[in-house]
Amino acid sequence: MATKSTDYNFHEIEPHWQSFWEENRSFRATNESAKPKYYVLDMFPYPSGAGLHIGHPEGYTATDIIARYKRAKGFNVLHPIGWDAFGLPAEQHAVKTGTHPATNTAANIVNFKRQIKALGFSYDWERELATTDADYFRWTQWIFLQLFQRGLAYVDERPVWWCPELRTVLANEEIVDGKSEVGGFPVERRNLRQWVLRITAYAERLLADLKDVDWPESTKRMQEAWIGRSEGAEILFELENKALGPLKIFTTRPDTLFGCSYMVLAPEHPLVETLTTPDNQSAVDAYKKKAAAKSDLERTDLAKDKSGVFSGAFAINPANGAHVPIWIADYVLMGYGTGAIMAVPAHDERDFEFAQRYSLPIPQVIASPEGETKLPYTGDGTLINSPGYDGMAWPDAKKKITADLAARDVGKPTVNYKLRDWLFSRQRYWGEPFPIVWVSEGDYAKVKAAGTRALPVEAVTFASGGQKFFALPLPAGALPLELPEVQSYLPSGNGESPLANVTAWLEIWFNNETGAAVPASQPRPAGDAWLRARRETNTMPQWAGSCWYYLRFLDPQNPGAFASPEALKYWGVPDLYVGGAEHAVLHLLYARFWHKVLFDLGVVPQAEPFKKLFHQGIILGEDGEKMSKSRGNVVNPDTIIASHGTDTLRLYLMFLGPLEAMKPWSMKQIEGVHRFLQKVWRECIAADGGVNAKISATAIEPAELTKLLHETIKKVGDDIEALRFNTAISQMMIFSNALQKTPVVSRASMLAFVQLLAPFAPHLAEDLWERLGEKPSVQHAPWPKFDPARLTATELKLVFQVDGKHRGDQLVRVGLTREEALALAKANPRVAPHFEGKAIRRIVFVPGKILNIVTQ
RNA sequence: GCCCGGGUGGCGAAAUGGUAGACGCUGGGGACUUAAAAUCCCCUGCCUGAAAAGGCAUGUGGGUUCGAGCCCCACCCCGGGCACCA
Repeated sequence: MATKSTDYNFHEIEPHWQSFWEENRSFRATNESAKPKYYVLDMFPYPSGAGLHIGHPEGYTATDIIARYKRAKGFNVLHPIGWDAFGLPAEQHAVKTGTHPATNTAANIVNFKRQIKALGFSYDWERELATTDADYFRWTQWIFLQLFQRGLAYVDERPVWWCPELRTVLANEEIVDGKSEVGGFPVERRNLRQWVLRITAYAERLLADLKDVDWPESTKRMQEAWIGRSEGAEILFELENKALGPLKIFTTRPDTLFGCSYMVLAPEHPLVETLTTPDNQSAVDAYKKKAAAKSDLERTDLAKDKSGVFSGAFAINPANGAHVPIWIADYVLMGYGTGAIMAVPAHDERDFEFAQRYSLPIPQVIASPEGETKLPYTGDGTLINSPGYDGMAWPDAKKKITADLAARDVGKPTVNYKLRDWLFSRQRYWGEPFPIVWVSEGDYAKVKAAGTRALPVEAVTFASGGQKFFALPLPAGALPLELPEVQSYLPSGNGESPLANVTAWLEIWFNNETGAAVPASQPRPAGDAWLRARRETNTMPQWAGSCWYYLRFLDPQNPGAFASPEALKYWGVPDLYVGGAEHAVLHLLYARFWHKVLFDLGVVPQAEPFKKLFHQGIILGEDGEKMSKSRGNVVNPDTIIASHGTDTLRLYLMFLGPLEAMKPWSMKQIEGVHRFLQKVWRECIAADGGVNAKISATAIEPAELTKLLHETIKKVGDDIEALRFNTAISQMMIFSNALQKTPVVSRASMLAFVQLLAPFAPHLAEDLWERLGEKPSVQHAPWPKFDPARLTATELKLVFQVDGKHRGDQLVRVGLTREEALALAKANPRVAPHFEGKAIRRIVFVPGKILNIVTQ
């Protein structure tokens, strides 16, 4: 039943239809359907305490329009939503208040859900999930175990960013300008035991497969740059002290080998200690100490001011036997390549700067084609001063020299990536626990010998207190491994998570066959399967849950698998994925990595998770600045829904400008959009609440109106497909303006128009649809078709130009010839004077468009 | 420094190489009304002009073309990303 109001009462209409959809389960997607499928996905939100931001409904409205449009086009549409619910804010709140983060998270979800429901999105709520649900994260843990068993997860003691204020470790990407991204607190280096995922093993494929996805170019470029592939060679330099073994360096320019005048080791390079001569020991030690104390910010800031220290040692250039000094400098990073370089100051800006500062020789080995060369020279050229290679173009020399070194066994072609392995653990409470226990070498050997467990080829171990521990996975049947209750959510402060304080959970007798556990304080249960074990205390980062949620939506209640093979086959991956550009690298790269691992396991049928990706733009405050509490320019969706209704909000968000553009909010403009909806209401509904008298089933409406309707059907459909919602709305406004001027309109035309509006303003459309005499719901009606024959006009406007300038125009019949057009131009009093008496040099005639008379 | 976007009226913006400014907002004038709101109609890039009309206009300067907001070159400004990765 439609509402009874006589005017456009969105306060009544919107909740009414929202309940209707809920009661009728209108947007449920079934996994059994003969229809073609369409999967449209939003980046699921983190349910923060602050509630929905206006940026959420922007992207969500866009996907909702697509979802509703595709349903009308006959697709079985999957449009789900869930909650990326693990996260630092809930944990910090727990630390402050002592309440369990789950309590706070649940309350935030309730609020988010209320807000999202008020927006009228056509989500299939029966597929709702949260990454914090045990039924969900058991599969996050399961996927982790697959990575573990394939040797893609390992443990490493490594320097990580520790934030004393947050009492936690942060990933590189969580640090901005040397401070924590959350809160802006200072960070420092600490060595801690970490889980690391071997994403670098997939670097090549993550790079290569970018060509197969329909993503914004800028995002692809960002991922390319992040992966940072470069081709070069590893070259071995003999040291003067041959006992120390060769020094291995990486270079992308082996062709400049003859220009090497010194070597540089990163301060953390293992050879620094052994090759430094006694005379230089104290200077080197001092330098190492200074470099270690520098934060990333300082290292970057000091980039223009290179520093280093001479080690006293010399290396021998394998090309010409030259003895070159070895320096220690922090402009060389231990984390990339081999942590050592050959310096070629004549052809590398950084080496040049360093050589100048320390008065090192700068021999030139590449000549520019112009002859005269200003150093450093990094452009194209040919080799000089390189006996045996002089005159060769540098790319050829690069290949030749690399091959020659390889033949002598002192070098080989190598590819390096900037991409580092993914630091995957956090010393926090509120995250997925690792399904791993640590056991002794002896127990591990027994388990391995039994051959009943899937273990990595190379055992994952770590050493502590003179003892070596071995990582043993929980059996899949023991998942999920849930978080224990804790006394305090405060991190232990020594770098371990609060879980380290829960002794009964931590120190256990572990049943290797079932995964069962008994506190170690109790007697060891009977049976060979019971081992003494200590649980892993790290938890997973927030990225883990968002790496694969798009797959769980396919089959969210499945108790036996993360999704059934049938569901994976039917739904596949999202056809469209919409979310913010801030996830261009991390989330989207991590998810691609996991997906490829699942693909290699044979459990998902395609190599890429997100075929088509789109980023919605940021909405600025009315003052044109970024929305923020401190500026007081934040727009709350609840407020707008109360004052104008969600149909107006949705329409306005889409009318603002191109979806991908950054654009300012405007309260004035929203009035215009609201007026449009009121106008549509008035064109359908009379003042008494009945159907507008100008609408009738038998009405013969003006032909231009019918033509405009067909144009509108075409444009709105095309624009929705291309995510150009702003111009689709413009076109509907043009049609409504025409409606208002027409004395009569056929019921069929009005219904078609209501259908076009339905994806944008679904509540209003449902009400009008029923009031016009149709059965709900409008979404079940097939999308209107346009008749191409109706689009062709009999008359067109022909523009006359003289020398490219617009001088007049005239309605002409279709199919006018060049001669007829010229005759019209000559007869046109506005046009003719501009070329009369001049020699016509050329006539350009584009039928139906333009006649250009060129006289010069 | 490098890599991406983007610069169009008073404002948000439209424009397969073919009438620049659709649509919306704002502003002005008018109709309806006792009045107001709402609604409807007309005007609204800049300059000259009473008007008709003409000239100038898409960040700047060049170029290609019968014709450029759109293509090419150089530069300026704004936004985003990366930043000693050898």
